[in-house]
Amino acid sequence: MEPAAIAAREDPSDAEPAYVLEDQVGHLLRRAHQRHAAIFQETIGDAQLTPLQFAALVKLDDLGEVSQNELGRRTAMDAATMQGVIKRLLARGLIDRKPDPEDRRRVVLSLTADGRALIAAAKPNGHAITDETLAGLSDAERRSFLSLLKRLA
Amino acid sequence: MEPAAIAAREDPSDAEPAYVLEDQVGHLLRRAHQRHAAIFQETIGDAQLTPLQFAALVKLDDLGEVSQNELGRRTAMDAATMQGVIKRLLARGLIDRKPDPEDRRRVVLSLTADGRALIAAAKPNGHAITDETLAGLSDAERRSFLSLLKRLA
DNA sequence: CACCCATTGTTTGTATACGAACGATTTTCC
DNA sequence: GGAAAATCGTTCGTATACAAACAATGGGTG
Repeated sequence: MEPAAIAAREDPSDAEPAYVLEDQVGHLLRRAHQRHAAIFQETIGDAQLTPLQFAALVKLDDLGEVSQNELGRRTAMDAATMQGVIKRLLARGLIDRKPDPEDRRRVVLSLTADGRALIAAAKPNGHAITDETLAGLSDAERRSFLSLLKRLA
Repeated sequence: MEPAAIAAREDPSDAEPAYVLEDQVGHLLRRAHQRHAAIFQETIGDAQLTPLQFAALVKLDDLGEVSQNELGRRTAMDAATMQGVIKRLLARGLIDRKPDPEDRRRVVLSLTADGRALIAAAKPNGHAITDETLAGLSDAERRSFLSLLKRLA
């Protein structure tokens, strides 16, 4: 079965293990994230709404009023990224912005009526996106995958 | 155990299920990808080298000579993104570019000696990055996670 | 041969992503 | 109470990401 003299030259166990791009977590995470973004875009129901904008609105709906940096922490965006997201949500009239009377460095963010309406309409689509992203997996596999993924994140 | 009359008002099974951002695949994929990018940056050993640039170099090393679009397909980058990656690798002298004599639309890409040297030095770090990204998981969990992730990507 | 269609690479515009530096403010510590 | 440190929001620069439109070339069919 093993022609050792021949196999030796090709045997990867001799040298450093092969670096196969397609097997690396980083590459797979990136591709899975790409696929999710595509599913999001065609399922969320609002062509302008991006994953980060949706996340910001959802968190704002949960929290009521928060400062910009605090919202960034809750949604895993840094301050510079949050800046752009907030600017676009403001431009669409989905959120409000007012100075914090107790801390003049801060601004307080909250949803407008339009923002609340949009988020209420979009949440079911959010569930559908998660479902479609996990479509290839059984229920047990989904639980297992999400549990492991959570430990990596 | 179950005060049904009280629990009913709060029971999520009555209404639409709650949308908890932290439990959504998309959010978790994004955060895991963020964490991986941070590990990549501090481990790859070349402050200028990004994950996509590394992926392009690795694939170019595997394939020898390829066209730009073909390399994009193999690394899951679209043509516009590949454009920028190639431009920066060219500027650093890590790859070469020449017209394809058989198809005048194409350009043929290949590694320079510098590119080959860098990729050889960086590959061990690539393994370390994958390892560190999966650090929280046992061997069995890693295999299980990668297998499931591959099916999502 | 001529027409249609696909492919290749480029450019533009928008949206993340983050490091770094900045001024303004608040907190902390001595 | 005052200097030092931390926090808040902003801006700049670089690097993905992708849709969309484009010119140039290639392959195919009638």
